[in-house]
Amino acid sequence: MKSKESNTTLDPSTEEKIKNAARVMFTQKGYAATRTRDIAQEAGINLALLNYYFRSKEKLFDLIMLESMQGFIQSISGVLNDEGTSLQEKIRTLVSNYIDMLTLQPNLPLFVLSELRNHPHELISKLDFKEKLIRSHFFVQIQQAIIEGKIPPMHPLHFIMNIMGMIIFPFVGSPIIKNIGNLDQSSFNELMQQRKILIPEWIFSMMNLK
Amino acid sequence: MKSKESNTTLDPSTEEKIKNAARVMFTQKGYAATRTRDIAQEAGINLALLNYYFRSKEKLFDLIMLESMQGFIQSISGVLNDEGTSLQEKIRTLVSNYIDMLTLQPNLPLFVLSELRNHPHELISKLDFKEKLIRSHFFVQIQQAIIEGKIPPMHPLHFIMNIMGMIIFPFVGSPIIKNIGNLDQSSFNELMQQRKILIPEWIFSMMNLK
DNA sequence: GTCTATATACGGATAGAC
DNA sequence: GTCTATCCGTATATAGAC
Repeated sequence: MKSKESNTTLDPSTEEKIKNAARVMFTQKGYAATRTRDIAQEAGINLALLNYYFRSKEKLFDLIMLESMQGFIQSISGVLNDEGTSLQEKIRTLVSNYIDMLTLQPNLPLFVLSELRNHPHELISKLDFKEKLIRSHFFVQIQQAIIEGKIPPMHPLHFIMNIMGMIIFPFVGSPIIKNIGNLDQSSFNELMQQRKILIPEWIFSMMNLK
Repeated sequence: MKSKESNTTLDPSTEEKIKNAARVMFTQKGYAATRTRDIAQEAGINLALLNYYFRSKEKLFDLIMLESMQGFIQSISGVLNDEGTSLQEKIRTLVSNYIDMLTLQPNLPLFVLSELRNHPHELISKLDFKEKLIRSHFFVQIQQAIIEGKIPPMHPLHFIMNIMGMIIFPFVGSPIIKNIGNLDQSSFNELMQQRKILIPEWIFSMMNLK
């Protein structure tokens, strides 16, 4: 008899197939516009199975959302809390990892941000992203740099917003960007790769750091 | 008999009431999650009237979307094409106007970007935003500055992405930002006001301009 | 133009056979 | 576990009275 955990790569379990299909559809079209029938078809299974495994569309969605955000938080918290790296190194690593991740999952941020608008409270408080960020070594380093006069004195949120904005926006607005620049997918990705180097430089220059 | 055009301010026509309600609902919850009944209720009229005036939910949506984007493009094209202002002045004005607009309509960008993902082609090509931007005096000034060596040589899109990212992202991600910074609406708006000054400075510093 | 009542379609969820 | 068939609520849209 084959164990439930053995076939992680070769033949995904039905449950995994549904979750993968759901992730694709939800991130592409959002919760309301996604039909459970579409998910079932994409997964190559029957509609009834979806409810058999996950009870309801909403429960399935909540699970996908939770896993997406947990994965994201986990992927950056290591960088943020590495006490052996400078602020500059952290920013470089963060930008690079982030861009690589978004290149693989370009629809993720728009999905998260859209759904967050409609279900604002639950997930944000459940994941407690705020505490994780504020208590991070990264955040402490920013505040310390301000105190020591190495960085212009201003609300640390401005730096967070700038970094996130410069990284995320091109992906969120990719239809517009591609249109303006006459870019196909590969030249768009090339531009994003350039930004791994450029964004940290810009951040440092606006911080008066080097 | 009262003319159709006379009551623009005092008592909006039924058609206007429906459009206003639709704009609010669509931008808040997106196309798929918005119910025509909600729009009718918000407008204080009956559901049947919505179809009487606009035939269908989709036609109403297309109209709202078109008008929103036209309004946006018109509001910035004046600034972009003012031949009497320097690149720096244009950036300052652009940032300031944009932040004021988004403070009044904070849900607009997420709405536009979300719906653009699902109906990518039609509107983008219809509005021809690309041509309007590329042929603008603003764009020419950027390219000229690069040629003259005043700005580091790189794809002009990077500047567009940075400006837009720094302006738009905080609004798109406002639930996260507010949560991280423990901000209520008014302190969030205050931060945005600060950015009217800060963003142009950052842009100039990354351009090596002054 | 505006309403009430209703036709019609669609989507989420379940019953029940295998 | 997986399928087919179906129930049932809800949402869009229309018919028809006023």
